[in-house]
Amino acid sequence: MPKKTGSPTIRDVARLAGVSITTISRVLNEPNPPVSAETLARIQQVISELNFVPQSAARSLSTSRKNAIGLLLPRIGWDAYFPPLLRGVEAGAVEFGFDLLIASRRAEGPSALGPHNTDGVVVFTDSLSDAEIAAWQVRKFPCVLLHRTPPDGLNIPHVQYENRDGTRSIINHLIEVHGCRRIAFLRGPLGNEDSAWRELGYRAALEAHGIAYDPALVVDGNFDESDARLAVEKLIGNHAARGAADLLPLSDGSVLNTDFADAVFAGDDDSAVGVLAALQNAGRRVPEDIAVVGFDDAPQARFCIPPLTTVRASIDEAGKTATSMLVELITRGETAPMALLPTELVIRRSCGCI
Amino acid sequence: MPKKTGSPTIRDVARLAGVSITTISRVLNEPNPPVSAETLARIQQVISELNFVPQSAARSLSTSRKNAIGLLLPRIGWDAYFPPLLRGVEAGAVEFGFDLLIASRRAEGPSALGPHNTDGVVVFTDSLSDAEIAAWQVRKFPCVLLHRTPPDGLNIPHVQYENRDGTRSIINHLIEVHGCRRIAFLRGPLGNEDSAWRELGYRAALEAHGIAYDPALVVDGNFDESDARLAVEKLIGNHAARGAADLLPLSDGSVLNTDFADAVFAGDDDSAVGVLAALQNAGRRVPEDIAVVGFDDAPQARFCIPPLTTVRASIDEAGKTATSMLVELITRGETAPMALLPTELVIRRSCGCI
DNA sequence: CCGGTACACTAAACCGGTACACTATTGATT
DNA sequence: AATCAATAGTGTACCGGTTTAGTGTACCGG
Repeated sequence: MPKKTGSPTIRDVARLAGVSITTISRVLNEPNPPVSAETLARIQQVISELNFVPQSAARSLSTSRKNAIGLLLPRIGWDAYFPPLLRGVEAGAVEFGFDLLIASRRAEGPSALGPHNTDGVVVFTDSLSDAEIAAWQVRKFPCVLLHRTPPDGLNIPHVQYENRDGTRSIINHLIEVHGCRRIAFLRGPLGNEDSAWRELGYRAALEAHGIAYDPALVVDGNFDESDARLAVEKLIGNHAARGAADLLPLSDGSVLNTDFADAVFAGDDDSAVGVLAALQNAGRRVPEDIAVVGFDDAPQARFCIPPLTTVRASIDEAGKTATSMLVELITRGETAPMALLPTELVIRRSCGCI
Repeated sequence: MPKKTGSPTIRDVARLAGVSITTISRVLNEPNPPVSAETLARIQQVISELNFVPQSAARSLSTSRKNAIGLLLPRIGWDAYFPPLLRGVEAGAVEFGFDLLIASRRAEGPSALGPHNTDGVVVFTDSLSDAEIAAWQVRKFPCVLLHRTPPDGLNIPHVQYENRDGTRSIINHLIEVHGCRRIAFLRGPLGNEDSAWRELGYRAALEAHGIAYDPALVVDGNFDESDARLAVEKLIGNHAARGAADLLPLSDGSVLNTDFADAVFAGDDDSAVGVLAALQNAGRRVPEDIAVVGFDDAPQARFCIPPLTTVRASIDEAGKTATSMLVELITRGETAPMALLPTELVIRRSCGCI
C-alpha cells in the first residue's frame, strides 16, 4: 500500500516478497545477487506486479551519483547542426545508462546544469564563460568541451574536428582535380577556432602545391550568408577596379578566365550560399566560370544550385565521442585530453565534378 | 569542510553561518523567511562564498517532486522539425523552473523517462504505445501529448495544429486569388491524423466555393517525396489515358489549360518536393501551368524551385504550449483538455504569387 | 506581575534508496 | 566434534535536504 506518492517503494516490494529491503536492493543492483532462485523469482514477480522503479532521487542521494549527464548549449537550434549533435549525445547517454539533461544557456544566473543535478556535462562551444568553466574545474566537476578549446592553462578534455585536414583535402581537390590556382577564402568570425584551423589548412594546401598565399584573396565571410555575399561583391569590385577583364577571348577561339579567382572556399556552407548568390548575381556561372566549396555539409548543401561540394564532419560522432569521454571522466576519473574527429570530402557539382 | 563529495551541504552553510539547517532551508525556499536582516545577510554571504547549490536529489527525495520534466521523442532529429520543438519545450521548462530531460524511445525496455525521474513528460507523436500511456494514466503520472490524440477513452491533454483551418486557408487562397478550380490533394499516410484533418479542410474549402469534390483528384502521397512523385505521375498518366489534351490553343491565340488539375495541394512539404519534380519532369511549369502548395513550412520550402507556398504552424509555440500545460497539470492537477494551435499562410512563388 | 503572542530560530523525523557489518543455516573437511 | 567456507540472507546508519512541532526570549496590555 503506497503512502504519499502513488509509486511503490523498495519497502513495499520487500514486504510483499517477504524479504528485507537489502535483498531487494541487491537484486536491483548486483549482476548475480546472492539469493536463491525461488526468492529471486518471487522478488521479480512482485517488482513487475507493482511496476516498481527505484526513485532516482533516493538512489542518487545515497550513492552521490546522479546517473545523469548534461548537455549545455548556447542557444538551441539556430543551426541544423543541432539534431545530429543531440542524437549523438543521447545515443551516448543511453549506451552508458545515463539520463540526459538539456539546457540552453541564458545570460542571467548560474547554469541550470551543474554538480547538483548531473554527474558531468558536455559544454557545447561558448555556452559557458572561461570563468565558469574554471570554477567547475576547481570543484573537479567533470566536463568535456565540444567544439571549443579549454581556457588557457586548463587541461579539460575536448573534442573537435580535423578542420585543418578537412580543409586541406578540399583545397587539394580544387587544385589537383580542377586545376584551380587562385582560390579565394572567406574566413569565419575573428577569433573563431574552426576558422583559424581552416585557414591553416588552406595555407598548407597552397604551400604544398607551390602556390603563393595571396592576402588579397582572403576576406572575412563571418560564417554568414549575407556577409559572405558582401565579401564576394567586394572581391569582384576590387578586381574590376584594377581594370581587369574577366574573360579574355583568345585568338584560337578559347577563352582565358582572368576572373578575380577560379575558386572560392567559403569557410562554411552558410557562407557558401551567400557566395553562390553573389556570383550568380554578378553573372558568373558556377562551376563553369568559378568553383565554390563550403565546409560542414549542412542540410541545405544538397539543395543549393548547384549542389555544394563541401566537407562533412560527422556531428553524431562528435556528440557520441564527447559523451563517452565524459562518461569515462566520470567513472574512471580521467580520459583522453582531446579527440580530433576525421572529416570527409563530399563531392557534388559546385566544384565542377559530376 | 566537505565530506565525500566536493560540494558543500546545507549543514556546512548552517555551521558557518552559526544557525540551524532549518533556517538555511527556509532562506532557500521561502519568499520572505522569518529571519532577521543580519542573519539573512550572513547566510547569503556564506552561501555565495561556498557557492552552495542544494542537491536536487536530496530535495526531491524530501519533497517527492523532481523539479524536472521530460520530453519523449520517437527518434531524434530525422526532421528539421525538431530544433524548434526542443527550443519551445526548453523555453517552457526554464520559464517554470523545471529541469529538462530528453530521451528518445528505443524499442526495448521501459521508457527512460517516468515517475522515477520526472514530474511529468511531454510525449511527442508515437513515442509511446497506447498501453504505456494508459499505464501512466492509471498512476496519475502527468503527461501531455504533442501532435497525437489520446488513445480511445482516455482524456489526456494534447496539443495539435489547426490542420483543418490551415488547409482551408491555403485552398481558399488557390481558389480566390488564383482562380483554381481543379485542385488535386495528396493525402498523407492512412490513419495519419494530420492528414485526415487536412482532408477535411480541403473538402470544406471546396464546398464553400461551390466546387464539387472529385475523388479522382485525391490520391495517396504518404507525406513522402518519392511516393508523391509516383502519385503525380499516376495522375498525369490517368489524364492522358482519357485522351485529354493538356494545353488547348484557342482561336484567339490564348491557351486553354485542360491539364489534370490546375493546382496540387501536396499534403506536406516533403511531398511537395516530389510533386515539383514530377511536374517539371512532365514538362509542366510551376506556377505558370499548375500551382503547387504544401504544408509545414519545412526548411527546404524556401529552397524549392520555385519557392514553395505553404502553411506554417509554429513549432516553438507547440512545444511551449505543451510544456505550460504539463506544468499546470503538475502544479494545479489539471489543465485544458487540448490546445489547437493556429496556422499561418506562407505565400511564396509556387502558387503563382510574387 | 501575569498570560498572551509575535519573533527568531531549533530539534528531529522523515523521504527512499545504498552499503557496510553482521547472522543463521548447511555441508564438507579435519 | 570442531572448524571452516559458502550460501542466503538481515539490521541499520547513512546521503542532504524539507517540514512539523516546538522552544526561548522580548514585548505588551491589563
